Amino acid sequence: MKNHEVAKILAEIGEYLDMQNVPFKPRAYEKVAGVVDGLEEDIAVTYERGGIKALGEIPGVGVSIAEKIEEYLETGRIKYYEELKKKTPVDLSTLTQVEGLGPKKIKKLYEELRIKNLDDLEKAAKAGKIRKLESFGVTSEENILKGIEFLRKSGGRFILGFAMPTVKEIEDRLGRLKEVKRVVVAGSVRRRKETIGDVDVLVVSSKPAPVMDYFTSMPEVINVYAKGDTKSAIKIKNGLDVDLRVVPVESFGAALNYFTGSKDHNVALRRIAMDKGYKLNEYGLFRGKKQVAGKSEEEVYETLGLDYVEPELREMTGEIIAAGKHKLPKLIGYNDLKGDLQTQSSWTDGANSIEELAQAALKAGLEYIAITDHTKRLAMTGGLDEKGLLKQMAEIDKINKKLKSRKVKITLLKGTECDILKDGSLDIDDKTLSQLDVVGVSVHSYFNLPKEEQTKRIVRAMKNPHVDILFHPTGRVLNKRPAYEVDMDEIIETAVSTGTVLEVDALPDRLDLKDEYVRRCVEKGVKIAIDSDAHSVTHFAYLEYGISQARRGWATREDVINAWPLEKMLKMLK
DNA sequence: GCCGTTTTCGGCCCGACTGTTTTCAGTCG
Repeated sequence: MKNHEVAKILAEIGEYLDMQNVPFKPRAYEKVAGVVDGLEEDIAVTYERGGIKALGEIPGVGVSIAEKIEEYLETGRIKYYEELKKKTPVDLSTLTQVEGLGPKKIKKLYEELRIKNLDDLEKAAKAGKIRKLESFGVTSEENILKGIEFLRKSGGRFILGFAMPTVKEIEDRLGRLKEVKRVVVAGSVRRRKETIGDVDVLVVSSKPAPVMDYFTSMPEVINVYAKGDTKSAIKIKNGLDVDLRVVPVESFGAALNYFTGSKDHNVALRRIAMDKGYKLNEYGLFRGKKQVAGKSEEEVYETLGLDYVEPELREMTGEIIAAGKHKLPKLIGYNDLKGDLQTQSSWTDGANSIEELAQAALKAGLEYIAITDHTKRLAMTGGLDEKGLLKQMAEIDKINKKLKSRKVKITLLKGTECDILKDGSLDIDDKTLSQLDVVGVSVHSYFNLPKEEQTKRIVRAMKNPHVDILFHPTGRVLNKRPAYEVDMDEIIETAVSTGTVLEVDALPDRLDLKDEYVRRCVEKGVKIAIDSDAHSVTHFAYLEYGISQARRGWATREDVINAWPLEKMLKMLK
């Protein structure tokens, strides 16, 4: 996969141009770098498939950048980039990660002190050389040293579901201050991105000073980047950066909108505002000096002639056009799930008994869950064979009866998370599968098969007449391992032709399917299931993150089979 | 350097904070 290396070079070209004060081009390169990095297809494959024309179809890629990408793919280098690099031969992508250092300062550091990389920078700072440079000073030097230390220690993004308890705690504490009228977490947290880089907290208060004092002196604060009347920024112990903005009540909606992003969504809104003769900023929507909207987000969208856009959709993937045409979907709600179709019990690697899972699910507001323990191929989990499954089915019948007699309103379904073997055959015979309510299948081995073989393997499994759901379809684990190579278009086509459901596994580090695949399923009419993949009673809480991912994929309640009543859901299954 | 059912040329989001400046450039989001 060449996308990341191509993106990195494009981003560096942008920074080099920034160094030279070239107007506008830096933004073009910066933007296209982000696009290329996020491409799902390997850009080398795109090029093989359609040549330079296909490259030009990537948003943000025009003639000039397409040529440069082609040059890189053909020769492994880009002359233009190398010339820029020759002039200022520094490790740009690392140095720009140092908080407070941008292209201009890096240029100066190179020209005056020959600083090329992080080590040079650290040495110079420690030797007190940086403070002597014009427009630098003692504070800058100290900040650089701090920045280097943080960069070496942390770096990387945080998984939303794992960072959320910390975020909620800060939110709650700020909310309890008497000077705080309202507190909301905006940014990528509110958009429910699967990973977050930092946290943007918005507060309404007429007395910001004590709020800022409290915020910057919380016990977990390890650095204060900035502290002012309207904005402060800190880093906390676990490495997370948190920004706090204080806004007046009449600007709350505009500020919430602005700080929720995404950046591209905001830019588009501002353009629409300008076209209509308004000005939109974080303080409100203005005509001349008069504020015409901004108290609430709804008001802002409405005044611009748009329907309200849910935060999860604000990624500039067509939501603004849809909002203008009143064609946004009514997303599945956070309380809409009635069931959970993947849970593991103590029969294999789950921590709790079937009955404990049932009770916990009931508490989580569910009406039915499928018990889907592993199968024998996963020996280390004590995976069940046909005999074990039959035994478990009998046990589930017994527990269902017991629950019913006690008027406990939850139904247990008999299921399996059956292993897909290397050749696409299944780990359990058809006869046994045919007796289950819910047959889920998944890949737990041979992650490194060539794309074609992996795709063929999974397609074969999906074509089994008993298979209902493909669990965690791409096998990725965030911050740990990438998805295996698989042709998702073919998987989705197979789901269409076989009526197989694709899962959104809600474990915070899986979230598999991811949003863009959910969206493709929704477009193709493929149904999805949002499952906790619970291995303990506490894991039902993760369903929330699966719902977020589905919402980010534009899914409605109709698209999600476990948002349906039990009878209707069962009819959907094979 | 990209983009466009207002444009194939002329636009390109904009405000806060910091540090080192005596009025602003650089960085960030």
